[in-house]
Amino acid sequence: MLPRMSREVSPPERSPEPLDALLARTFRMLRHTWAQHGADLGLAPHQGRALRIIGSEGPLRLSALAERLHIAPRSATEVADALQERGLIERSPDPDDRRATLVSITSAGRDIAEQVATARRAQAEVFFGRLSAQDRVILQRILSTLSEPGE
Amino acid sequence: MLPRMSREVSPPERSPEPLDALLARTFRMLRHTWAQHGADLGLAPHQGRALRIIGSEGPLRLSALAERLHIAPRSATEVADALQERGLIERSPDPDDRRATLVSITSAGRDIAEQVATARRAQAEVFFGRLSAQDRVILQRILSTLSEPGE
DNA sequence: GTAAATAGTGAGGCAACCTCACGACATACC
DNA sequence: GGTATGTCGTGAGGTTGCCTCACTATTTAC
Repeated sequence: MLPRMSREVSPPERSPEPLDALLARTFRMLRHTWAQHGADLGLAPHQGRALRIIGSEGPLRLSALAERLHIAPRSATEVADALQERGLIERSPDPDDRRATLVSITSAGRDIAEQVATARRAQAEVFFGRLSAQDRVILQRILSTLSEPGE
Repeated sequence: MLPRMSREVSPPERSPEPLDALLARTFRMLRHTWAQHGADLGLAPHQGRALRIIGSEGPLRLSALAERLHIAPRSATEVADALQERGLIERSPDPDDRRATLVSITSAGRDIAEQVATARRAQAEVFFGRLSAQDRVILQRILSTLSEPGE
């Protein structure tokens, strides 16, 4: 008997894909490569993000890190624990407030962060390289408009 | 050298945000509204996605659902459990293969899916409404190029 | 007719988040 | 001063969304 379930669901190519779905799909393709870069170096996505923040925004408090990562302070402790265990960041007491702890990047951490950033830039070059230079400028302008905090 | 000196006097030109970061930031803003729509109706993001797939791609096997969601078959069981418990989908035996189970959307499920879709369309209208009609066409073209599976 | 593959799921595990409670410290108020 | 109240990081323990492995029921291949 003929199985009536379709083997392959063909995407409806008649009507154009809505912009929001298209944006989502494009971003997922890009993010997939990011995860790959992180995984190559043994970093979970949020760890990579945390390392980047700590590296670029200097020593900062755990609470500040939590805020930048949009997670609860308690969860920032865990992210820092993982990074510290790998020797990528270090904790030090905040001289201005002895309750607080500052996290800062180590040289090993900066090295890893640099590798991730380099891989990412290279990948972005490939990814957006399919566009003409003019299209890249246009895309930059349009996305800037969209991501503005306007009402 | 120095072929043109037109733009020499400009405000401290901060380096423009890289395209990949900009794309990520834009998408996150959009996704945030999606999560809101889902949460308003008591749906986790992946539940909304599953419901949309089940609703649009007709009754399908759990294994097929897992494939569409990019999760393990075992995990699709859980997603289906949650949706079924809310009465949004239902399981039925596959007449062609008595090992298999088909999941299909209920009328309650379709109702919810419709609400989510409507809210999402409205939100997309607002979100992309800040662009001119021409820019929207251009964005559509550029994103289509980027998300093409081409190498 | 038996062997191997496949569909869904119970059992159990893991990772990344959460809330709540606590000790150490800072700040405000009298 | 002293005391009340707030804040910082974290231990304890829970939730969620995913995973692998093992198992039964069934289909498919030889």
